Amino acid sequence: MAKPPTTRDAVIPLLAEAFREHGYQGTSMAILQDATGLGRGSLYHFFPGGKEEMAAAVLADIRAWFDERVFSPLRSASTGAEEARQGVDTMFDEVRTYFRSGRRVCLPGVFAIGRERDKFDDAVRGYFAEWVDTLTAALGAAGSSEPRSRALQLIAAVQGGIVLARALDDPDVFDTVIDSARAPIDL
Amino acid sequence: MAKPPTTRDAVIPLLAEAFREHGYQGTSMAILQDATGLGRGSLYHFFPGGKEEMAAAVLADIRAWFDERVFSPLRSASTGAEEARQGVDTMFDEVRTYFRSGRRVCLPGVFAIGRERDKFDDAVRGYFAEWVDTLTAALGAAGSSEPRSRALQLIAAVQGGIVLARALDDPDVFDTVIDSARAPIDL
DNA sequence: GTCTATAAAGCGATAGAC
DNA sequence: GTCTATCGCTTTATAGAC
Repeated sequence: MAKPPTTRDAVIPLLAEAFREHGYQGTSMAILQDATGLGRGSLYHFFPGGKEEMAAAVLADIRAWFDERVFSPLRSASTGAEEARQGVDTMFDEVRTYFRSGRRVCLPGVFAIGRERDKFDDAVRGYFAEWVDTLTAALGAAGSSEPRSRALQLIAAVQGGIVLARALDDPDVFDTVIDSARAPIDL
Repeated sequence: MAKPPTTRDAVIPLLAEAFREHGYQGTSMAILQDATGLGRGSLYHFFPGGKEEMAAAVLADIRAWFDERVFSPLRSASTGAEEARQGVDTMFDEVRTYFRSGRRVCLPGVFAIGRERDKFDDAVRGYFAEWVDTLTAALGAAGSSEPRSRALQLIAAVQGGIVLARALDDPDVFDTVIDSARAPIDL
């Protein structure tokens, strides 16, 4: 919008926010220009594949962020019971901040329920598969009896919490959903 | 597609499936023609407001279905504890069948996380608000200590289960998520 | 690298014949 | 009531000047 960035990497977060706000189909090149402050020519210079390459780059960037801030900590937390519990705690802290209690959508989640799922199949599935796998491992290390079911339930609570908080236009709903899902055994 | 229907009411379910498969923005008039077997002229005859009126009619139809099959039973089940439990049971049966374990998306949910939320604000909010209210009442009657939090959690499990089942391309995930969410107290 | 101009296709919506 | 033809606009993508 304001200051035109000069590197491909600096552009990606701006593209990401545009895709999150308008969805894949709803995001036009004109919107992408406004969001980045760049002209058509510059965008196609950085992303010759156009809109599809931009969305793919955004998904890769999101994946990298979660790898570093969520998945990797969960993985390395799976050594002992106490570390595992703390790994899950920090996951929810990161996630709550990242999604801003549902004010910000999960782009892989949005793509999952739309036609974009086909086009970005690997990225969408990979994102959620790694989340499930790493959280399952952490929950198992923390002593959960059915770690995979519990991991699916908690991740679904995050995704459903986003949907519900936005539908009701009430961010508190997101926090309530997460807290309720965690409550029974605090794992 | 196959047989062109002749009444407005008969067209709506076909439109609904098209919107569910392609999203609001992704559903073009050409797709709507294919889905209904009707020409442009006929569609505009039934829905002078075009695409927006069609989507509004679909949302109203979905709302009516849930009113009859889910919300109304939940409301009338809120008289006694045992009826309330059974009302919640039938809700999950209806929902599991309706969403086909995540193979079918929830259109109000899809609209909630997209830009369509603004245009169909009342319909989206009304659908989820009534779901939350009626389920809260039933859970309260069934003896739940925090019925509203629990209602939000269970509805979020449905929405998140759809997202996750589609992302992982595994309908079993939907059922696992629902069962896990219900497990702790079976309410 | 960044821009504007423009091509080629698809969009929603309308008009008018039947 | 249903159709086809078409308008006017927006879309993605490309070309070429600077």
